[in-house]
Amino acid sequence: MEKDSIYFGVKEIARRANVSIATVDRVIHNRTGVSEKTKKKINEIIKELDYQPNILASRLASKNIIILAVLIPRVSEETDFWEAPLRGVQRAELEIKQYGIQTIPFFFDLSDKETFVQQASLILEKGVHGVMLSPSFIEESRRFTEECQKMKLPYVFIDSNIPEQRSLSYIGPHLFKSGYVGAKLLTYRLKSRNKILVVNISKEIENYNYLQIEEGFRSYFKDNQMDNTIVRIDIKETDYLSVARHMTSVFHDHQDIEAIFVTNSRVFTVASFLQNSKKKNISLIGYDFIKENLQYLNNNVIDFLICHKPEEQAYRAVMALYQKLVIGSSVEKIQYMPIDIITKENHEFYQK
Amino acid sequence: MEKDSIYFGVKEIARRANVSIATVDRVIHNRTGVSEKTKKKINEIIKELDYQPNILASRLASKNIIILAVLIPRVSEETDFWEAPLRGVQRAELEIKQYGIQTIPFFFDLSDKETFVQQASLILEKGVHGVMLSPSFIEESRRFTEECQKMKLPYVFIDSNIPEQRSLSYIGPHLFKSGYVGAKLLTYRLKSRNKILVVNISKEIENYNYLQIEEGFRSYFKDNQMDNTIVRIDIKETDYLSVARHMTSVFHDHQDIEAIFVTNSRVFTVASFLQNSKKKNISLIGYDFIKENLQYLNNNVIDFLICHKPEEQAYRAVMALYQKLVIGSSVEKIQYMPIDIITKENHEFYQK
DNA sequence: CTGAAAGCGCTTACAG
DNA sequence: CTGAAAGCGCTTACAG
Repeated sequence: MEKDSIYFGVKEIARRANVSIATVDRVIHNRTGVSEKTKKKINEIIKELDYQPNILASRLASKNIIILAVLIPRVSEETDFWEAPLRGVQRAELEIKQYGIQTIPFFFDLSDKETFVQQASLILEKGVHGVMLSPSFIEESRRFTEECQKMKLPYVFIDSNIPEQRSLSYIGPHLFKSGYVGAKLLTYRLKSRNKILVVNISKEIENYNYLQIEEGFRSYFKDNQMDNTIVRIDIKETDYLSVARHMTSVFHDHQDIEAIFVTNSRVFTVASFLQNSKKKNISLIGYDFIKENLQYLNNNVIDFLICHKPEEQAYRAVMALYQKLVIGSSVEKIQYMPIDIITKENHEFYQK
Repeated sequence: MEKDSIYFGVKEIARRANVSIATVDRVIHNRTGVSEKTKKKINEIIKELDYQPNILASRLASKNIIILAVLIPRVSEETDFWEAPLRGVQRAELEIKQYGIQTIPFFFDLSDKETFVQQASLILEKGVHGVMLSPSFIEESRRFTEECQKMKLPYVFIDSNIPEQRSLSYIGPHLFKSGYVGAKLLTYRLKSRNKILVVNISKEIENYNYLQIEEGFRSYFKDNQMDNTIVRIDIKETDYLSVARHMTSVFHDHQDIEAIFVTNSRVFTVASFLQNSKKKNISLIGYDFIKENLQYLNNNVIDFLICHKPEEQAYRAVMALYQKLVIGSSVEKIQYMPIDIITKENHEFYQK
């Protein structure tokens, strides 16, 4: 710590450069109104002393409040998945609000693109300093982040990525590898060469996240020279009855399905179907630590859940924006989350 | 944030109490030299205003440096496990050194109790403000923490616990449940009712951590009505040759061992034995994300590693002491770490 | 037992 | 383009 030890602050820099500390401050923050000559001199001294600004003092003195927008899906009756990121945001805010950071949540409806567009434009009107978003709707997200770029707003993606965009960071899973892990777990105790079913339950047909997961899943079989037949269905209604109808039909066509992989958190509907139709000895793996899934994990219908720490994703996203906006330090462009394996036996200790 | 908004600080409290801010400060920090009457009055106003001290300002103004001692095993040639906690300490220190926190590491030798005792008394001489330790030697740790109590030093255990002590917190695994998870993974694809081997490799005979793990391991079999014979060996030399000798003898006595569970990070020596002796189709599970284990995970000799985020444990331990000493807030007495499951497929994303 | 004043390292108007 | 001064919310000697 500075304190007693020899610490060089703005005062010392000012003394050595023969200027006032106000001028030093201007240079440190790249403000206008300093001659090239003194600017150069000061920067040299800063480098020489390896000056580290005292963030405490900086934030204490500054009146400047930084506002971060958070654009995520509203928690629906269908799933409480998005509760976790919201908690992550709140945890981050609690930690850094002393530094003058505030967050404002904006919620959209996952079954209505228009709400995403509306909330996004609200954010732009509001005049925030940074944005964290889940790019659930690809085209709409692309358009929104283009606006952010024009306004020089840094933005961070969580949960899924749009790689071609100039985001400050992506914080979320490596979907391909996540599917790969799913395949490992599913096949780990496979006894036969029977069929395997991949189930995709989503209203968003074009959502390519699930495709990446599936690609990873299939790659595992290829890499390990396993030639199981992989059956695949898309279910575009997310309610139980639709899922049950599709599942019944699949089981009718394919008697010898031994294992099922569901590419998202809706695995509980498939679990429910298996339980209701008294199908036993079918391995089932899916995604996300949500309470709907937990009961089926506990009664052994779901074997494993894969999870990517949604709360932590949001926490880190807020911290990344804080790093960038307050500290001015650089941020890792891609932060892959761990691919966590949750079972009946370890879930009580899981930290989302 | 305070800033523009209506924020009540020491100044406002002082104004309302008709005293100076110095007196308010004395009350806030429970310093002596304030009459009961004014003390009471000030405390009432503090409560009424729900006063939250500004930590930034507090630490900036204070000259008081807080020193935390870290007592952990030295990294040996045998295992780099303790590198991770050290990194966790450094990460925490980097984050809070602006607040005037410093850490000092003290290393002991896992194969020499005396070094633990020496380092522990060095800490007491040094006059630190808090201690984080791995209580690797139970009796010695007990004696040391009793001294800490006398000196009113808060201390936090990581990695393993001594439950009867008055620690500020324990941050580490639930060992029983961890063994339970190990059994789940080991039996998940068990084909037969063949024998299962539990291997204990440690110089510390009386270390009861391994006993807790083993107890959890065995409970899984009981809870699931599995009657596999569980063979158990203790190996008290940790070098490869000793392990190989014991393993050879066990395999001689028990031909039909199908799966092996090693209760700590030395699973790599067993893996090495299996590989060298060309034994295939034996499931192997052990502990900890260390580089010695990683190669055997990658070439499929080790099926799963269980891990408890050693870096995070240390990070949190330092933060817990910081919370207690600087913020004055309370700390959770037991913080169980997640029981992470590491495979060949997900280890690249693991965050220790 | 209590208060006035200086200071922590920085930022922010304001004046020139 | 530059500087003197006030101030952020708290702590710390020092004086009484």
